[in-house]
Amino acid sequence: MSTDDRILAAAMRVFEEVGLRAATTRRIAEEAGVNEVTLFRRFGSKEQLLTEAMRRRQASAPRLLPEAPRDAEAELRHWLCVHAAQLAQVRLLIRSSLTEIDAHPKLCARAHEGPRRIATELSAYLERLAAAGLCDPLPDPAGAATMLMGAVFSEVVARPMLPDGEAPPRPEQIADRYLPLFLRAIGASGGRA
Amino acid sequence: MSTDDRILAAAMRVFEEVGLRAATTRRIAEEAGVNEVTLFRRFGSKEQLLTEAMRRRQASAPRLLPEAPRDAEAELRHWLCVHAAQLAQVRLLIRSSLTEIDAHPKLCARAHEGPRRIATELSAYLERLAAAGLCDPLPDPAGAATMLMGAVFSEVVARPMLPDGEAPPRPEQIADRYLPLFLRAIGASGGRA
DNA sequence: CGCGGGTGCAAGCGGGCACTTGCATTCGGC
DNA sequence: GCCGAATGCAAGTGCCCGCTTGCACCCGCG
Repeated sequence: MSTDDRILAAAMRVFEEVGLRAATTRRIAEEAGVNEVTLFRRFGSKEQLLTEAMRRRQASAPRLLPEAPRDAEAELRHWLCVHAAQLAQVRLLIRSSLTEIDAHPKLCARAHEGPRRIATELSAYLERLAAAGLCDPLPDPAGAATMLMGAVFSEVVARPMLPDGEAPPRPEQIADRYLPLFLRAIGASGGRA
Repeated sequence: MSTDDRILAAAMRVFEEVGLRAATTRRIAEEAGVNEVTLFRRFGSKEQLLTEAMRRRQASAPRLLPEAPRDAEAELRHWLCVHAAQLAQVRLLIRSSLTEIDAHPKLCARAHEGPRRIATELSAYLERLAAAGLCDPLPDPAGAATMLMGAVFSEVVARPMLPDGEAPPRPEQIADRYLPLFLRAIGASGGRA
């Protein structure tokens, strides 16, 4: 593992753990087992380092929703679980990327690419669902996508703002909680409550 | 208007505008037309000052949802509009209170009280709605409440993470977008899409 | 062998921040 | 008119941060 690789991996790790601002160059260097100066010699600045680290991370992103929908409930459940788990891993990164937009616009824009792409994919999937007759026609698929993502987002990222405090829910709990509601909202529900 | 009042008002204004960290004591003092030293002489520390400012703010909080539900759509629409507008006003405060939890736990806890209380009230209202037969029975009213709040939250606070960027939507747009979906989710919908 | 690139190390710079200190000024109540 | 409380003002302290500098070292390659 090259020096650069170790630095980038450590940067991403620390970044996820504590957010943008608290991810100091000293701490990243320590985590990478490298002198702080080396960071700047190889990446120029903290911003460039983190940008590069995020670029690498986002290179690998799997497709979760099938091109031809068959079982809305099962497919959305899988999507919810994976997405919730991923989001939980980067929640501090997401939080800080919302506060530091002015200070690091490009970096935060990159941080938002992931969620944006996920929302777009979900929206497209919902359109396919409606086209296939697996749910009611959706006048605003993007709105429906936002509502489902918003639920996950609230549970994971905005947890401390919700009643019953801090306990981070498991992905399956999130699916159990919001999938029935969502399926009824888009008219893809099997039964009634 | 006393010196303390001017300072507290300025603190709240700046706090809302730029968030916790960027609300420096220098800036608050300038905004209040007061010397920076006066802040510390009267409130001891930045944290105490902001805590007191938030305490005053949250003292006045109106009830939005009626005790005896009559028209779910109209009542929830009103709630959505008011709540979305309020949340938009404090979005930077909310954002930073999610990042700075470790640095200022008490202060952030206080910042979260508002949204928490709102979620609890909404949840209770939904239970009343179900009890009155105005919607289907809700096995998890708190979950439904979170989903609706999550939608507003996403639109207002997490806007940069959504597709189609930064444009802050008007409260009525948010209501138009999510109310039909939500009403169908809880089985309170009048018509079909 | 010598050279040069990559790295470590110690120190420091400049800036921003919360917060302090010492002193001058104003102003209202006795 | 005088005292004391509230405030202004200038300067400074200590901390942390991103980032720089100068110098030593190690190591592979010609």
